[in-house]
Amino acid sequence: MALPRAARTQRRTRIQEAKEEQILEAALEVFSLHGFRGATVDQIAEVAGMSKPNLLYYFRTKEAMHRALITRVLDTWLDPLREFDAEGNPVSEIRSYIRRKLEMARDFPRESRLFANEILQGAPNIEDELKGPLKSLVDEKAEVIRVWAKAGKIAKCDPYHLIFSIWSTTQHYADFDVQVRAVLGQDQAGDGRFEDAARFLEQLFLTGLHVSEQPA
Amino acid sequence: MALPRAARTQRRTRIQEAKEEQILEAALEVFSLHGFRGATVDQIAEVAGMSKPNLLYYFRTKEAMHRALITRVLDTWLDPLREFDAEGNPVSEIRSYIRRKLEMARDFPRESRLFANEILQGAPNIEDELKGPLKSLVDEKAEVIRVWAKAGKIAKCDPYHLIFSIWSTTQHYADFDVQVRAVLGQDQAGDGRFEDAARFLEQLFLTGLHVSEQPA
DNA sequence: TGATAATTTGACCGGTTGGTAAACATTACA
DNA sequence: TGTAATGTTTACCAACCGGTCAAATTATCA
Repeated sequence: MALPRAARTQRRTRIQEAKEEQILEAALEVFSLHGFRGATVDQIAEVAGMSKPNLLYYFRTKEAMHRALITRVLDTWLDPLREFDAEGNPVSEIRSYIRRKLEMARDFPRESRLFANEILQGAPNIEDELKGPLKSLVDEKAEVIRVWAKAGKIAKCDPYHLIFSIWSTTQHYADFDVQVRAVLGQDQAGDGRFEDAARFLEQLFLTGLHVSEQPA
Repeated sequence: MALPRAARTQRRTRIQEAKEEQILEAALEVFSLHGFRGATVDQIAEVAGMSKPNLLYYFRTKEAMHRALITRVLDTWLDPLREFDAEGNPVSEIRSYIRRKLEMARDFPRESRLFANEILQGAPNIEDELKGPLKSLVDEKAEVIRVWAKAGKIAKCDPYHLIFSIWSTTQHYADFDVQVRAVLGQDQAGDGRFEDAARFLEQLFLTGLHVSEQPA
């Protein structure tokens, strides 16, 4: 009799580690494309290259898989905001935050879509994480921005909506990729649109906040 | 023997009109929340307050329902962009475009989520509409913006990414509503966040484009 | 009114879904 | 090496899915 995942008290086999990785990678692929309800366990098993019962040996339910995936991804997803430094120069902090978020949209579009799907469908499984850790982190960084504005280092503005607008504009290039490609046409083969977007967003936000040429 | 929807050559009964309306309203509710694959016909039937076979009498397949809904909504969804006037004053045109888009996010969040779901999942059913009518309209308006920039009426910028950024920032308040509420906290009962967002976005875009105080 | 067409329903169907049972295979380790 | 724990597979199930069918009900109108 096997007690797979729940009984993992301390030690994890090499096999466990490898297979769980393999499964979460496949789950990311499928969930990010079809959402929770639209994804099927068979599909994930096929992408992961294993049988369905074998997959369910490591994650006992589809929901457990989804939970594990979301919590892991959420953590790395917030890294760019964590790096936002109160001691830094507002210009370079905001600029590099935008750049990092845009790079994530380019390099990890599936992670972005996974969240988008979850939030879009009412975030039934991560409401607590949103109201807890996420809100705390945003509150902290919003305060930094507020102080910068108060000190005249950037224009007075609502820091929360500033953060929202950076999130939405950058993630747009991952979540709405199909639309972006359709509108721009497929002339440009590579990632040219990301460089154009970076230039545009930098101009928009830095000029929009009166911080284009402020010294450190 | 009845030939329901396909045979509607010219006349439509009052009943037909009412029931189809009732169904599309319910379909909007369900599709916008769960996406195409996640939605079930039974669910839509229940929300519409009728039996499943009765619903399928008016729309023969789930896909037909979805198609009808998407094409109808897409049309009204692009209205704000259509109103964008080449002859108008750039300041007021951009300002009122942002305001209209934000009002739609506030008043028709389900329509916004319907599209977001569709695009997010690769737009399998509306790729043609994106590459055709949508692209044409955007091309036309982008040209207007380009001319404005060339004439020095607004800052030089990539018009396509400008449009993308207006779309993403405004629709964010519909598509990611749960997240926005979670971060802001539920202190504010009403639509205060929309007014704050309007103020912020106006400042961001108009200042960011050097058009804050330009006369007509 | 009566007959014809339009609408609605309950019963049902084949395929897919998430998940299970138990036999079989492999690994870890004393 | 032996054996117990871990890992894998085949066969399967009940619930749910989109959709059909024929019978029953209701609206239309000569």
